[in-house]
Amino acid sequence: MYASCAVTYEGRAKSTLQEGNYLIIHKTDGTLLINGGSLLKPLNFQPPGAILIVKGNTLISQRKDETITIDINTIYNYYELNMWSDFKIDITGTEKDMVDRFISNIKEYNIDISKGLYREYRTPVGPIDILAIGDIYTVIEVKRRTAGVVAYTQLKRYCDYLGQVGKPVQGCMVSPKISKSIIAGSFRWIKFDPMHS
Amino acid sequence: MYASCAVTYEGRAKSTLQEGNYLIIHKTDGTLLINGGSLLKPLNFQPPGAILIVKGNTLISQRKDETITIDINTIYNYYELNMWSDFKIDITGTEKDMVDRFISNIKEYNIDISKGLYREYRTPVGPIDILAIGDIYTVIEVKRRTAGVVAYTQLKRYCDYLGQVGKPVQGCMVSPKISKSIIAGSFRWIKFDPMHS
DNA sequence: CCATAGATCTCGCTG
DNA sequence: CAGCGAGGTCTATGG
Repeated sequence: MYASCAVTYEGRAKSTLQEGNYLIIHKTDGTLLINGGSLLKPLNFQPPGAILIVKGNTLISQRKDETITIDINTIYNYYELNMWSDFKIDITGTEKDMVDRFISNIKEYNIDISKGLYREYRTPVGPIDILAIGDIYTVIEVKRRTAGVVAYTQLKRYCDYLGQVGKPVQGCMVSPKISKSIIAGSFRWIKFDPMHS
Repeated sequence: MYASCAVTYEGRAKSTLQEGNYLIIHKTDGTLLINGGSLLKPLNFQPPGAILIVKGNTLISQRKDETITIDINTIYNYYELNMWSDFKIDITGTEKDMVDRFISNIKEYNIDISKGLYREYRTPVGPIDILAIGDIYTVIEVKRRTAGVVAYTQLKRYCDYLGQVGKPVQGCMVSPKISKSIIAGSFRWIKFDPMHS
């Protein structure tokens, strides 16, 4: 539906949107989207599970303690979309794919895996992307984008945990780029692109 | 536009979407959205700045090294939306608002600010939400949601920096909740809700 | 349900 | 432009 309307939201936060022409989308799972004329993100939204109520010129979408109220002035276009598909998109080049490819090429990087190689190795402080065990433990954190301070602290946290448990440990960041601020960190960096090797 | 189509994407990653009925939105800033019948997020998208080209039954959206190709089979609905508004939404209850409110109530929490109170205090390891200086330095990190391990490492990073610079320092987390795993952390936690006090 | 982390994250801000 | 952090993040996954 394309309409001139004003929108208010109250729930986790509170928001108001002045009257204007917006595109309103309501999906069968309750999802509600209010799109403005620019930017990727909707101005306002309701995640799946919301229930839409029509009261005169007002639309109310409710979900748990969250409410969107749309006061409609003029409806320009209205459409019911039938048979709306719900297929899943198939994506390659994700971090998971990077991990796959890095593991299958791991021998190129002189990492000792003589005593084991684990994926998503669970620790109390989170899962390690790749854990290679040999004479020392190599903790490998894979990032599909520039590795910044958050990636570094994540890697460090895993290393610190293994260190506390008494293991000799080395950190290794695998990413296409690395931010300047963490170059001085005490870990090895392997440049690795998310798409073709 | 509502149409039966198949979509491929190649750029930062690569994806394919089988033919189905999807809602395609093109905004004036180049943004392209391909929405399926459920979930909030679009199946495929192109951020602002993309350029749309029509070639017969194919739509091509290009942006830097990223390309979306839409092969259209059947168009069910097509609309040009005129005068699409681009107002900004006004939100309250953000982290920034929490910081405002916490500072104006800070005397309730027995924090020593006798030698200064700073907001967004810049350090080489990132900006500190609130830095209170008295006999000791109190680093305050505000989160509008449950504070988890990432929030904790963020707070710890700021504290460690000030410690390295030789300051006596104490960490303080301000959030509505805190995850069990970090309760044992060496910081003070103040329960504080994002909306009303 | 909680907790963690990825995302083609997006978006805004600061240097 | 890089880098960092918020987001009503959403979404998937594992315990």
